Amino acid sequence: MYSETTYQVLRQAGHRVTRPRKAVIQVLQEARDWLRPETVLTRARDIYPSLGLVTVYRTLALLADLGCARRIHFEDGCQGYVRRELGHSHHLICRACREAVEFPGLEDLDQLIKPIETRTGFVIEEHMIEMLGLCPNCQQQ
Amino acid sequence: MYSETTYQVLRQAGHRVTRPRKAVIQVLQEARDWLRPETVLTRARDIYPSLGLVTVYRTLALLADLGCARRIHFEDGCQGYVRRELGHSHHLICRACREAVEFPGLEDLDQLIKPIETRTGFVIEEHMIEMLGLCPNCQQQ
DNA sequence: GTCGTTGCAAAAAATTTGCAGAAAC
DNA sequence: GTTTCTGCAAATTTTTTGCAACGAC
Repeated sequence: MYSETTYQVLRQAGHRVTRPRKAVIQVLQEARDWLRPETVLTRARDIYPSLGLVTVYRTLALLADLGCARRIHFEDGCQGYVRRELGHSHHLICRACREAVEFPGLEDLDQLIKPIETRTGFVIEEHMIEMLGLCPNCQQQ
Repeated sequence: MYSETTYQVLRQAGHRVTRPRKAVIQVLQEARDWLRPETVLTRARDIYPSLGLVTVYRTLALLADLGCARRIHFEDGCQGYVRRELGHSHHLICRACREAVEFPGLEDLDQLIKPIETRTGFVIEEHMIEMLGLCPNCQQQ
């Protein structure tokens, strides 16, 4: 389960599992959509009312650092966070309802990257892929 | 040449080719690295001193809209712009010197996307790929 | 001359920092 | 008990808006 795993990751990295952090983690776990810090705050205050926005920012950044959340980016902004459960993975986002689906990294991508390295002389250390589209639900409307 | 092409794109879309816009376009053309709006302003003021930051923001957004610039994104921010000359393309960024190299879209990627659509039921309309690494120059240091 | 565009100032939005008190462990 | 963490207020940074003057066509 996402929250339990996340608690362990926090502890193993020497961080404390506090009530504010638990509330943020629970919100990420229950969300099907991607979330902005402000939205996380609103939802998490149902669980832990005295939560502050600053703590949300700090917790999301920490979780992203530890690999338990991912910051997602769009052509015109990059304020979204989603839960992340897989190691090397990417996200697929519905542009209508914001649903975010995680899928494993594309192994075959390495074969596409090789020729780019050869041609450009770059060493590619990291890649970011995001896909935007419509989820099954929103296609029907 | 990038600037000439860009002027045409602007005109064809019913926009005017003004001195402030020319300055921004020239900066994009001459830059090897990705640029933040503030940086564009500094460099463009060498060409057109009375340029304002607001115009830089508006011009970069317009150029991105028209496909002549691309906003690039990183794990921790998305404030960068680069010149864009190819139709469907992606960018490869050097994490040390910020050099940005454009490369054509990966046709083979479609074959990777298909199975994801099948598995998730999503219709994928757009994808964003960015690669981070070290350019030949920075590898030597 | 017309109408899109500009730059300024100001506003709004987004994010970060300092710090004393609270609470995990 | 110690040390990390929290929330507030305030500061900073980033981006947007309103508007009169300007300038491309």
